[in-house]
Amino acid sequence: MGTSQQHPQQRRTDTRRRIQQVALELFAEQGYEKTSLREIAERLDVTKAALYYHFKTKEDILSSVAEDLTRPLRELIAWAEAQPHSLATKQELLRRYSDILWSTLDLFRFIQENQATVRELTVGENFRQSMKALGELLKDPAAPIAAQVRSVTALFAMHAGMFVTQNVEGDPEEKRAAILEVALDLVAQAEASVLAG
Amino acid sequence: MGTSQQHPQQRRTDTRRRIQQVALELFAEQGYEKTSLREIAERLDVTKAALYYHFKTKEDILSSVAEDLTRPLRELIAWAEAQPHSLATKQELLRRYSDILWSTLDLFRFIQENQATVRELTVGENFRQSMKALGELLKDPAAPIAAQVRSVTALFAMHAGMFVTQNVEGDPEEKRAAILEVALDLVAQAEASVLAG
Amino acid sequence: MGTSQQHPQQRRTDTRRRIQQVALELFAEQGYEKTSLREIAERLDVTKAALYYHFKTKEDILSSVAEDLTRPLRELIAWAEAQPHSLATKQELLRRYSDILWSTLDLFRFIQENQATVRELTVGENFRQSMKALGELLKDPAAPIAAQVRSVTALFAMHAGMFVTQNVEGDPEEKRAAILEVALDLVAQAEASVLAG
Amino acid sequence: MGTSQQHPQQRRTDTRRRIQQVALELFAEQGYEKTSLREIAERLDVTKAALYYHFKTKEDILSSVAEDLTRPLRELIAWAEAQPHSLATKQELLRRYSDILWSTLDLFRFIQENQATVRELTVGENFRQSMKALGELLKDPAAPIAAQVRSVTALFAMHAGMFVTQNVEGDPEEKRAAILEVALDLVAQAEASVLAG
DNA sequence: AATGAATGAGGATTCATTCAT
DNA sequence: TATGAATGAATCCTCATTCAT
Repeated sequence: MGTSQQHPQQRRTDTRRRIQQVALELFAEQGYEKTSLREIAERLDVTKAALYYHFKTKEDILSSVAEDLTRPLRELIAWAEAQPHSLATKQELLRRYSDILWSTLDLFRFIQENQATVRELTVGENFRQSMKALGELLKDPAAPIAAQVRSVTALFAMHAGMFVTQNVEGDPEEKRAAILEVALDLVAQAEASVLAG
Repeated sequence: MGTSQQHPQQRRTDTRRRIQQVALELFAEQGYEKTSLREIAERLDVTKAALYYHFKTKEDILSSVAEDLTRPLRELIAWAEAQPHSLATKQELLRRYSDILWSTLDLFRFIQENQATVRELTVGENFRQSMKALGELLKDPAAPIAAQVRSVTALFAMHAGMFVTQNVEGDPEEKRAAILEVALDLVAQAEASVLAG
Repeated sequence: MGTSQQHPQQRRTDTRRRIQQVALELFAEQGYEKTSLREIAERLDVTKAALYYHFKTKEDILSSVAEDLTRPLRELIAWAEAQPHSLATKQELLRRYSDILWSTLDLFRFIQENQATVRELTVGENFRQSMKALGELLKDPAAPIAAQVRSVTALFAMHAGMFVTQNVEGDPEEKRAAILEVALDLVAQAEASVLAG
Repeated sequence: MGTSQQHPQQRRTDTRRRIQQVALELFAEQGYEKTSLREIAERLDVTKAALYYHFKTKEDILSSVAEDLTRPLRELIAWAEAQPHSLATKQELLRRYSDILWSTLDLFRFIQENQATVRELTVGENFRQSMKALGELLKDPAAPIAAQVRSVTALFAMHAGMFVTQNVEGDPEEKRAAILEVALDLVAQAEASVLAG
């Protein structure tokens, strides 16, 4: 909302879209600070000023990308908030989150690896809020701490999983399934410990 | 090797140490790129040139801090590599790692949040290698993928735990214990699934 | 001559006129250099390119405004040059100049406050020439220097008066009258000193 | 106060002073906005970065110059405020102000011709305050408006005089004396009208 | 053990202007 | 009568680094 300027019907060019694409690539590859607008412009064979025609600031480029790409995540959260807070919901939430994560890998990797930078950007604040919302949907505030940690860990297991399982051999899809399984297990265990406790 | 110049008799001033301290604080607070040498120097009430008397480059400041602070981690890895690869060892490894993590929080938080930046610095390479070594000590390459993921997740649960459980209410020590418990559980389950499989 | 392009039938839109108005407002408020074409365009809810349809350059916008608004001044000078160089003429000149000044305040304030900028623009050159002409109409080149200064001061007292009497309490019209009175007095004294000398 | 950084004893170079000099020259010649730091640096045969070693911002260069050069003016105001508000004081004030004006011509001309720019700079605010103070010292708030205008005009006659008498032939010193005479006369007349009224 | 002075490279951003449509 | 898209040149400013003293 209110981020990038609106160009209702983009006549003639798709430069705007291309900027977003290239920017995200470079941000993810090299980090936000180490990527200069000059670099983005050169890669697209336009001038720096052209970037400023389409976006107000460097941050605005990032914001617009993030806004577009996190729409599914925001929808997922909205959906989950409307469901009963059952184990089934939580597990479905994780399944869907897994899909989103793997289809928006670049952005999430970028945010993960640039936390210090992103922290005081709109993007960072939004991301933190999403994570908080997801956390709240997964855990039960009345549960014992170990159970809560287990729930939250389910979430971050998936993040860590994305990047770290590079060392683990095997077919990517299989790995993704394994990660999801571990996450599903963690929420199940959390729930069990609550019922038992 | 790879550290910074040696000052045979580093009696007299502790400026070197103070630089390291302040630098780490600022790096952790604001990120590596966003922290300028000017800022560090001002905070210490010395000139930038003084920093260059003690360290060859900005990166060298970071390297020296990391080298000093990761010694316990390197020792832990060396220790574990000399032990039998039993479940007991793995669990002891996690316990000790937990101690290290919590006593060197600033540095680890810094590395975590500045991955993109740190990636092509010595510090990053070293860190990646430590993580790889820890991963290898925890998992069994012959185990099913889900088991391997579980092991690696144990590791990253601890990292994530450090930062994320801020949303979870409760006494820090209790939370830390809970995180450790979840991690220990994960390796235990990994082992169990191998035996069962 | 030297203005901007002629639009034979300037019916239909008054965009041209609106541009001039808004431009003058902004130039007067913020200064010429600090007012960008983007700003003018935004204020009018048109694109920058639209400005270029109506005017050749930024300077041309200013020139056209000045040309239009200084017509009465040019006419005044022409009138005075055709009169006998009597004290009565001089005083009538000041009276009429006072009227012009107060009815074109924005433009004169703008020129006054942007002299450095305007100096090498057509506008500046024209203004300087008008002032010179007025000066010559008021003073007697054969008079003693103090008399000449007095005459010229009459002129600038009116300018200064416009802006500076803000600190002086009182009804604007009354102040304007007071300023004019001082100016009239100054030329009278100049004339007297010549006769006496 | 608090403007430019303090370099207690400038060892070795007088670059700082040279920057101030050249900057003022260029600002006065071309205007503040039209003078770029590149230009100043080139004129001094140093890099732009060198300017930033000595001054925090472009504005800071100007501020420091103004601060240094307006010291006599501030002292004059302080002096006058401690005197009885007699005609003699007012006239002495004008005499001394005349001296200051002519010995700091560049700065005052600069401020005069760059009012729009300078308005929202510290320099402008300070200048406006000085003028207000001088005005208050010269005029009597209880006097009729025409008298007050006369007093204030005395002040601005001197300013205008500086620049405008270029058209008037004659020896500069003689012109300056003439201007001062007119100004002194104006305050005398103001005083007289009060006594008479 | 440290400083004062300076540099070179590069950063993001803004501007007046152009032109095909 | 306008606009969308773009450019080239310039802006202020910051940074890590160097070096004579």
